[in-house]
Amino acid sequence: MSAEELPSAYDPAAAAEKWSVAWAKAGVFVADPNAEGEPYSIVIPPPNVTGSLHMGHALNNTLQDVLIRYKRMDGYNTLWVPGVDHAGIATQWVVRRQIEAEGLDFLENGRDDFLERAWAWKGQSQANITNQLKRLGVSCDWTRERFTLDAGLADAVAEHFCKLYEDGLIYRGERLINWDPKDETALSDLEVEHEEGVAGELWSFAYPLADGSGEVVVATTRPETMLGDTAVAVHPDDERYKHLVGQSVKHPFVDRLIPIVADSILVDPEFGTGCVKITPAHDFNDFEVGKRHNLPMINILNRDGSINEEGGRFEGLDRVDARKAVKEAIEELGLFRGTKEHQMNIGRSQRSKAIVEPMLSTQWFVKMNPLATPALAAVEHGATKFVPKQWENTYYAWLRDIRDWCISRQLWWGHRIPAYYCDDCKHTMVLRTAPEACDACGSANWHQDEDVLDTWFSSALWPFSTMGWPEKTEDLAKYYPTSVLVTGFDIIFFWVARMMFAGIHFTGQVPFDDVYIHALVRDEHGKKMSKTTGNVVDPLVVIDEWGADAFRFTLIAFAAQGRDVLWNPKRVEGYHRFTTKIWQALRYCFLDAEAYDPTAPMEFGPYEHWIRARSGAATERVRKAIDGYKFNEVATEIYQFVWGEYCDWYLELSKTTRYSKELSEARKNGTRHVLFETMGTIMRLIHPIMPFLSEDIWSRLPGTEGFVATAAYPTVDEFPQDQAVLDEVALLQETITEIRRIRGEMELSPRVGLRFLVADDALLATLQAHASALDDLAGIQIEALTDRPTGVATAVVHGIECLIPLEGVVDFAEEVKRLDKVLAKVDKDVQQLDRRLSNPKFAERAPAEVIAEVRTKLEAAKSRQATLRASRERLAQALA
RNA sequence: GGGCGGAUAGCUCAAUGGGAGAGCUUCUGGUUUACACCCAGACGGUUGCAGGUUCGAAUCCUGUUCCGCCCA
Repeated sequence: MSAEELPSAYDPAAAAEKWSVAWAKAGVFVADPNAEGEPYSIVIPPPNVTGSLHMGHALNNTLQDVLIRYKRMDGYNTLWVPGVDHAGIATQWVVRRQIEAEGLDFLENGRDDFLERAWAWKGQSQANITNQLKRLGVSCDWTRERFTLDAGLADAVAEHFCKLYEDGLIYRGERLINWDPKDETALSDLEVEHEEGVAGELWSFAYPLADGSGEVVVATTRPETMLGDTAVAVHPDDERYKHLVGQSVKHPFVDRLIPIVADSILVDPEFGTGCVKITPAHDFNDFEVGKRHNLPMINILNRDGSINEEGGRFEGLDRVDARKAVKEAIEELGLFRGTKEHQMNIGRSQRSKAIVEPMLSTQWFVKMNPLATPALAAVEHGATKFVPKQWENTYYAWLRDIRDWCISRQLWWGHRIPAYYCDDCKHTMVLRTAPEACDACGSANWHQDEDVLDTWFSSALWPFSTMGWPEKTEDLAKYYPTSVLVTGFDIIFFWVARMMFAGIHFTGQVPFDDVYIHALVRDEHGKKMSKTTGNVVDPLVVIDEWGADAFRFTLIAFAAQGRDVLWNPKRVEGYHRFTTKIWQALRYCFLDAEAYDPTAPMEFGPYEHWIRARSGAATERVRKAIDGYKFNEVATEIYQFVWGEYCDWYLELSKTTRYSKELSEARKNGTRHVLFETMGTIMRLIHPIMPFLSEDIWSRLPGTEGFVATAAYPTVDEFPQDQAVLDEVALLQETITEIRRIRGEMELSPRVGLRFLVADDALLATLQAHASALDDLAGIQIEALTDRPTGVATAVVHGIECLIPLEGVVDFAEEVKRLDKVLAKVDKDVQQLDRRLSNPKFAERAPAEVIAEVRTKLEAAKSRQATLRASRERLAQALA
């Protein structure tokens, strides 16, 4: 191909389209458990099927893709399992709204129609999410795509439930749970968000003593709960009330005598009146009191949060109306005893945002302690490592103080609980498949539990259920445990911890070696992106504008460990320019591509040896960074190598060879070769981050075969190291930079040619070897210093004085000013270094190599200082 | 109430206890063909504050202020 055939700019959309199809067609990402290579596997954190891809997903999946593409290129047998989660409550709510929008009653419309609609909607939504992931360029094995409600995964869930039940780790019982009256379901503790400092009131009223001898005054933030009160508690040592313990008060609305009990655990005599109303069925603390004192537990709420028949005349009122009505009724009875402002905490459903009601209810629970213990030990012993390590504390904190997990949900969308109840003898059966008859009484009349399981109950199995468990599959044998889990810190409890204990319990192995925890993507002001704030950035919009390659590079460059990602549109634009830069470099490589002959004689000059050595150094740094999950360093290292070394230096230096009239055709051919070769190295290095650009360029480079996606990731030993040439080019760079600085500061146009007089023979010889580069890049002619001219600018290269005659070019006075500025800096350097070195304790206690380094630096600085001072004095005298 | 994280150049962010860097912005100079989405150069810092450890602290320790998050 020649330069003419190469488009003048990179077209990210066309490349994405072309290479996605080509990869899929070739099956590049399809895993083969029988193929060679050490396994490296990842399961995707399945996005909720309700949602669409947001920035957090984009970051999460780009990180995984970088890892899996790197390992695939590096010869591992890789598998990345994609899929989506059924997201019980969220999805049910979306579909419910659709049904209600048609004017239908959700419950009357029925379970079957709901499920039909939900599945249809799921199909559409999953296709949307999959498409979004593909636009991002991820290399999942789509042939293994899973959904948490798939048949195979349903088997896994049934096995999970039944086995835990058989192991005595699942039980059904009446407990206080968090009830969401809007979604009408139980929630686990984790699904409740606590809101602090909500303005409320502490409202007091009196319970008359049953014997008419007086009253006790109690205070509450939820007056309506008094309908379920079954005791009043006081502190046993409280002199004010001691004599009342054992007596009763009379409930004003329902025909009930309420005992006064003594409880030293709950009651703080200093708080309020020292009397506490006890509602065991609607308060977690009161529930404990109820158990301690064997109190009746009266549930006063219906599923929708309205008052039930236990509320007497208040029956049917919504909880908000009931509160008002109860207050009014108490006031009418003259029992109101005042109110005051009170800051309180309220719990809301994470999903529906409705205020959650603690409620007594019969639900299924997982006994957590026996499962948490080995899950804790696995991380403590390093079987699974968190990166960054500090997140292990979060994991520990939750598992060490864990309560039983309420797993039943009063929903239709989810895995239905595999429990069956005999209608005749009330026997409960927990079975992997539906029973023929009751195994206690033989009756054929039974019904399955109506409820479904918490979504996370199935998500907990994801690392192995996706691979076919409970069957013994080849995938499980090869790819389980997985290599790494990449996820956000917000689901360490919800998901990571649960996968850990499920994995350990069922497979005897931890589900992943590493857990890489990444940050949240926030907007540029550090605010969480949310639809209500209106600061959401749609990944697809960014991809449309700048391309997936630039987008991904931006995410990776921002992904520093332990830090939030603050989205900044300017950075994407910057990395878009980086893709343009690479493309322009490619065009330069192709300028005389027709003259390039890989079979013709080929010789390498110093710049070829140099860029190859630098490629090796870059490779080493990039590999180290990926291996350590230092994603931002991966991006920085590649960027710096490509732009700062390949483009800024090697391409420029290559021109002196390319356009040389003296150098041989073999040298020129060698230069053309290394230009392409290094471009190929860069494509291999950058492929995990910029898959489309790299594949597109790789396909155009002479001598490449197959996909860069399956090419070998660069290794350090590919690149010959040559310290002598590295030192020599470093010297050349130092010289050029010094001259450019002098030109810049003295405002000398690059067009004005200058002489460069070198006193030192060795330095002269070295620089003369690079005479054409120095001419092209710095506009100077190297000469030996014989007679010292009076009007000169002074450059110090490697401690050696070099002179630039200024006669007729610029006013000497300018050079005096410049030297004063430089000297000020050098003087400061000398001072600082001298101070360190002259401290006797430094010489005594610092490591030898540090002392040697400082000494070397001081000597260099002193010599530079002396040279510059002498020059300045000579120049000043000439002027005087 | 308990715990975690952050505070570094105007902005966004880096920096195994060994002279604080990058990108963007700003300023100066530059277009004979890879690239003005560019090139060359410059300016810019009491590393939130106060102590301490150390020959040496952005980095370790203590306290403190502000911001964010998690748990109860």
